[in-house]
Amino acid sequence: MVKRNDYRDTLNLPRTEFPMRANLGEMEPRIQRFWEDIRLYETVKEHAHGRPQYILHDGPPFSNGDIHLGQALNKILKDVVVKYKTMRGFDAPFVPGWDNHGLPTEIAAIRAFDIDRHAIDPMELRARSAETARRYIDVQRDQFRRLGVRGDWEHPYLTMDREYEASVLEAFQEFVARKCVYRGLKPVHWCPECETALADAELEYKEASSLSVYLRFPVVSLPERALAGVPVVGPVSFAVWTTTPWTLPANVAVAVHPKLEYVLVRAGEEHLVMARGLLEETMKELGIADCEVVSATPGSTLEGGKLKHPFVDREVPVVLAEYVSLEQGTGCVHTAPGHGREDFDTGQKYDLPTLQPLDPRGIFTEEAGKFTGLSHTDADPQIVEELERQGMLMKAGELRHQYPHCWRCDSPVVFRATKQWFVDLEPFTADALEAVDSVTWVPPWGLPRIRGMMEERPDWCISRQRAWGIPIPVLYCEDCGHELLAPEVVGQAIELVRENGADAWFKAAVADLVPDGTVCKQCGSKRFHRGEDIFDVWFESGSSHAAVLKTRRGLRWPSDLYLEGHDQYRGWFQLSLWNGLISQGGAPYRTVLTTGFVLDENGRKMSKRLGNAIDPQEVVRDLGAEILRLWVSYVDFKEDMPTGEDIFHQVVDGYRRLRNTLRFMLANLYDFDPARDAVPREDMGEPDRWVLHRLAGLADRVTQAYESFEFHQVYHRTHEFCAVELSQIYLDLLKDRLYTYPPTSQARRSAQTALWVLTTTLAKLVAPILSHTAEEVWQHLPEWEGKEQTIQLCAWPEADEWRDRELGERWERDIVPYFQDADLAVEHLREHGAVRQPLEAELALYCPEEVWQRLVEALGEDELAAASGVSKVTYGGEVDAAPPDAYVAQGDRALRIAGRRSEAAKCERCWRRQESVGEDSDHPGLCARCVEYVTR
RNA sequence: GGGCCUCUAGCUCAGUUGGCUAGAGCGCCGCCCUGAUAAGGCGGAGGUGGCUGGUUCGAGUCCAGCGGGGCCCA
Repeated sequence: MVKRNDYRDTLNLPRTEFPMRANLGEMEPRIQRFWEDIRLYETVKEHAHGRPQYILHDGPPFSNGDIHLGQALNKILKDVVVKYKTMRGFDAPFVPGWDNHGLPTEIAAIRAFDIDRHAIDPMELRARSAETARRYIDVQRDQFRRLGVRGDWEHPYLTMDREYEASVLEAFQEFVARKCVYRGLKPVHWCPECETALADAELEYKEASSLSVYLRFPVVSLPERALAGVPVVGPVSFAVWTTTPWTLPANVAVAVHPKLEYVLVRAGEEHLVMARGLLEETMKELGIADCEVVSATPGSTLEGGKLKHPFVDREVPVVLAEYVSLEQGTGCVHTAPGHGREDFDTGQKYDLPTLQPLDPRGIFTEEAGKFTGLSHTDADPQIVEELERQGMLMKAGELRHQYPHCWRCDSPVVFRATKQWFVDLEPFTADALEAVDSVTWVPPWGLPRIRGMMEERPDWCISRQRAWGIPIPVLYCEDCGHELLAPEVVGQAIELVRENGADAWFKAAVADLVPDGTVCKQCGSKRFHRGEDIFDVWFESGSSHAAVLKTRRGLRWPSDLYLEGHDQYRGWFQLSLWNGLISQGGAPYRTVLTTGFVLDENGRKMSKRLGNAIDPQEVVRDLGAEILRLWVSYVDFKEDMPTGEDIFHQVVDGYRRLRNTLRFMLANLYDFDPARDAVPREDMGEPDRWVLHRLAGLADRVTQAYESFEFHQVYHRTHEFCAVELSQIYLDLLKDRLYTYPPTSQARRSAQTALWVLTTTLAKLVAPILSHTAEEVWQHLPEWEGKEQTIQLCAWPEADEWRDRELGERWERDIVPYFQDADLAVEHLREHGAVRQPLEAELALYCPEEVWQRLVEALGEDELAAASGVSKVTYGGEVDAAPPDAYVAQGDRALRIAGRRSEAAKCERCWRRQESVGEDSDHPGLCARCVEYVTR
């Protein structure tokens, strides 16, 4: 035993300080401190100075809470892109940003400070909101940094910075100059809880329960050509269906489709009018069996008919509308211009009044008569009762359907006609579509998707009735109330805001907001008051391209890349594009890359309510940022991404394989200095050249994967390479050479040369993703002349020089399959109990002599045994000479392998069984080869 | 209800322009090693390719419909 230990000391066993267990919770912060110490962001920036730029423009998250998994994913992906591009030789700055204004933060502030928002002074609320925003900027900044995201964290862009605010107003000024901004009374989505208008992008559609009510609109008169000459006994009514009875007080018409056929139906004692296509379904719903069609007529003939409102003393006309459909209801559509977009259009066409009996809180005003003072939700059942009392109710049921809810407070929204500021986008649509076509959309289906959205987009409501935001710089005439929207007013506001921030608009004396000589265009008055509305936050974030890219040194407009979740086709991508087009004349990005959504392990959406949301901070704490980073490279982020404990555990396993492979190689480089010891390529052994040839292939595929944003390919290819090419094949056959050969022998140095190339190349290939681990590897590599201070300053690895197609093809054809056969032959022996472990075995190959020759030439007889995992491999002869129980190679390979237990003694040093063991009297336990090495 | 996306072994992914017995890694089971050791090696068991039709000599790969999931919208 003593002797054996002596020989152990003559081996070159792996050594390294690189720990097997990562202990990421400790290692990552240490690496991050190192990056801070060397001022990594600035260092990289200086390094990249003068190179071609690659600008990824960050979409700003709301500064209203901890970051969630989707945001962690998003920033990591951006980090991967930026780091990759940097290594590829670009100057790729990353300026992170935050969206500070708007409801998300205002609500966070109201909650945090327990504010009664009706009692608080708006300026105070603004101050509190700003405070909340600042707090969460700090929180999120720390959280993003903890993920290892490299960026200009000391100088992020904030939408509440004065400069930024001024830029938003400058964009607005362009809009005004292009004359596309107007004020109008229109039904908009309105949140009664938040008491503000909402943009399309601020709605969430969710399953909700509504009433489903069938009611009567009694006929007062119908045009002659409709139902002419039909003898009718008893009352006649239009059958109408609605899910929002509370909108009935605002009803001013019933719409029918001009081209659909309508029927007069006798139903028991009365007669009803409805679309023929919905007759059967409606009768079933109403439970009426006793009915017959009396006559039929096209909808167009009904136009001009007069109906009686079911409970208000009001006569309402029958009108025509193309949007009436046979999907649901009766084909006779209740029309309230104050409560629906289409209804409003119809109202305009027929010059109907826009009744709007709902106040900002969703409470009925006096206009609603007997329902005054009720909230619209409370009114629903009372209106049904009223219908019942009036004998106008036919059926009241329930319906579950998708209904829009406020994105912030989760309440169901209503349509409410109010005076708001709009942008008319129609004049720009053609240009916008052209701009969209010139952008690269990844994945490609993004193009038709955003096109479809932009083609059908209604006017953009940009005003909000809240405190926390940038004011819309408009004035209203004190005398006649007419609005004054003028470039000079905006211009003056820009200077004011640039100097003092957006608060200044609200604080300044009105006189300071009114340019000299301004008079009301309607009444000539010179007295004005300021507008209190603020901008839709999407107008703010949609201006970021100009506010950031055009004002910061080192950036450029347009950007190369926007990278966000695919919900942003509707949001940031689209609104940035309109904004860019109108204010700058083009799209603010060249490529748009979208990600899927994070789902739970069952493929369900994550939500706080379902309790299946994963907190990235928890993942970082329990598993490490590297695991989160590797996860974004484990799944295909362009699709929806399932997540969960199981999946993270698999990522952890994958991480271990990568880490240990790197560690093993590192551990065999402890005495290697590439400048001194590297073996020239032509002197390297075939296995070493083969593995580097394979590495070149890997580098190609990985590079291609980065270029096409297929980061999951980076992980899967690299992982497979580590597991198969390295662990199973190359590193296994290398051990004998690395451990037992003389340290400075060319054979060992050749192996180390390969290991050095492999380690440095692999570390660089994964550096954009596994930034901490790659850095850790880098720091553990021996020093050499010209070694970069950090791996993040390294150039992208070039492995082309190692490509050797002839050798590669020969190995794939002749050599690699043999390894599998050798393994199976040994397994064959083990199954029969001849040996327990491979080194107890020796193999005899039966094959055409040229096959044998190829193996020997590729590997050498010595390494052939090592590569086979056994003590000895010999040539037995032609295939037909093989013993009957020999293993038969797979496929049609002309190879049989006879294995047997070696009779030779085990060399104490190299553990191979060799006949030569015992020949040397000084070292009776060693084989001849080991004797030679030991005594050399 | 509409538009778009998606559905390959328990899990994450590969599968050129339709063509041999559908692959990999992980996980799982069995064995080996103890000189990568809270590692490593070998072997094995796992797939009616969401479902149903169709085009074709032949479809995971093309077409239609249905279903599950997701995003967006009404």
